[in-house]
Amino acid sequence: MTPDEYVEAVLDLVERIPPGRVMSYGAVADALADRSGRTSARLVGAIMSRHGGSVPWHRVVNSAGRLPPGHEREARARLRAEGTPLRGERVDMAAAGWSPEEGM
DNA sequence: ACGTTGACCGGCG
DNA sequence: TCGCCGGCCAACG
Repeated sequence: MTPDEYVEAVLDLVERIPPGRVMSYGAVADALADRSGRTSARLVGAIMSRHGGSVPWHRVVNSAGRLPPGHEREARARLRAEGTPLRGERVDMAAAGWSPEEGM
């Protein structure tokens, strides 16, 4: 799996996250944990930062449910609009957390 | 080649 | 939960 393909895989998965649900960077990394062993949440964060513009990036938050630095406003507005369970300034991970298995 | 920098994470106090 | 720390790994200067 080349770096480019990995980026594709990340974006594809993010596109499958249903409205109102979210995944953490680490969860995305784990879900894509494959034979090549790449499971870096930090790498997923970097990818979203650079290529997130084309996918529902607001549905990916950190493990504490905190929104991406610098984009809190935009993310909150979108999440609120699609009914994502929120607890103050963050996402209620227990209630909104989603995994690929659920969507099949 | 090398140090620094992140849209990160789990462990510990 | 918060803060600090060490591990993580590609991108950048």
